[in-house]
Amino acid sequence: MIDISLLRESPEIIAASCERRGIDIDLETLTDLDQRRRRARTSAEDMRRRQKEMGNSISRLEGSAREDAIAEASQLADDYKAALAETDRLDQKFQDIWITLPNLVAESAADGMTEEDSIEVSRWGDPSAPKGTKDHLDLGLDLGVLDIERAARVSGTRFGYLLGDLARLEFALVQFAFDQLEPHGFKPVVPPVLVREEALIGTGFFPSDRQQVYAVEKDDLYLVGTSEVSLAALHMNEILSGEALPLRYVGFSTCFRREAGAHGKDTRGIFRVHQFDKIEMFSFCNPDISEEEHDFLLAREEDLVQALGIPYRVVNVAVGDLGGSAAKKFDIEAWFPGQERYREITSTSNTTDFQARRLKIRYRTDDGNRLVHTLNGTAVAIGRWLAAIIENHQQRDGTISVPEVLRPYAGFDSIS
RNA sequence: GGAGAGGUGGCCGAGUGGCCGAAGGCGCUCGCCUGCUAAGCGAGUAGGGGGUGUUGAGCCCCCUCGAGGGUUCAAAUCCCUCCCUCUCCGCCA
Repeated sequence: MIDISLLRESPEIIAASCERRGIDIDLETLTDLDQRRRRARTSAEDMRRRQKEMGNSISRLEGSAREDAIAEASQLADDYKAALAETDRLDQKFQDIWITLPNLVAESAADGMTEEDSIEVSRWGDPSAPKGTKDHLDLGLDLGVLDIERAARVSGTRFGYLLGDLARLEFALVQFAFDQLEPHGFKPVVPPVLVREEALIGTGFFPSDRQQVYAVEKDDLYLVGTSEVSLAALHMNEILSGEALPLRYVGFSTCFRREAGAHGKDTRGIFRVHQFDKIEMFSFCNPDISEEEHDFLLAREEDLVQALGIPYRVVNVAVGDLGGSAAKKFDIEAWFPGQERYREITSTSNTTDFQARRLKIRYRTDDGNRLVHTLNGTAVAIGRWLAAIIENHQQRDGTISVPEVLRPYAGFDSIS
């Protein structure tokens, strides 16, 4: 949610941002609605004030004067109730639209509507020296560490079994990532994956991306598509102390995604599945330094990918391809020899005050409370990272060489 | 799943219909005092919204005592629904 004072003072900023995102927005209707609801509120509150004054005088009155006062106060109470109902109606009408507006995009976010419009920021590693060109599915099947067919029988398409050394490697990655990030001030956390609707509204996934989320209707709970949801909501309705910032967390959780509308896309292997585990960084920070914090998260992601020896490039994601809550987003795209192209394996977003406003997360300053900025970034998306490791570290004989840094955690040097 | 208790400001804790957004204490901030520290004295210390405006100075008003409804001229106080916490029993990874 963006700041309502912007609508009143500089609507052209909202208009410009929406135009860059390529979405239509009727600001005049919104402005008109806003003015009407405020007028309605002012007049309702005035009735309320008069009613209270009258009511307070009653305790000091007696006899017929008291009867008259009660009658008058009763009338005022009825008027107020009606006026308040109208105000609430207008508020709701306004809010229903306002909550669908995406965050303002950052000046420095790349222009354009699609993935192709993203701007490459940097490259690392050499993708041109493959030791083999099988993709992760073939390698995984040959080595007996991946099973998709049986997963399909059990759960349907877009599920997989990680077996043996590959299952071990997941936990090696988790331990490795925690060890890398904790010294940087990230507190490890295992968050809930079932959350209430307010956490999803608060993080901006609802109402817009409702169809991507698994719902457990019987209990009014939802399976998170990323632990960003439960990490952001960790401090909802709180006022943090200024000294505590930045407050950094690294969460490990399973993620559930319906992948609605992705039919036929990335159907091989475990590249795009309904369920995967992910280690996610999350930061609550001072709004003045959120750009630096964003760079910081990206740097941590690069540390991890580099440590694993996976060639990659960093892209500044085009505004049209941004989530509604993000002002700016960097993706790391790893080289996948099996696909012979770069594919997204991390994503870090600066959501500025968009989620903080919805979740009511503020911090204390000497002159009042201000909204924090929130940022999220993938540390390790296990499934895709395993795929990237397998493909980039495959040997000519079909075995996988485990990256040096993971060996102490995994307890083996290769998968064969 | 069954039975009971309870949710008040940063924290503890009073308050069962009428100037209560709320006693008292702790904590914190500022000032005074004390040759350090401790103690003491005084003042301040919730959040959101609306109006006005020299636009975050001030002033005025409204809302919020877990959330939402209701009763009443008037609700932290009475009623209903929901959420959460705790205790006991049952069940269970």
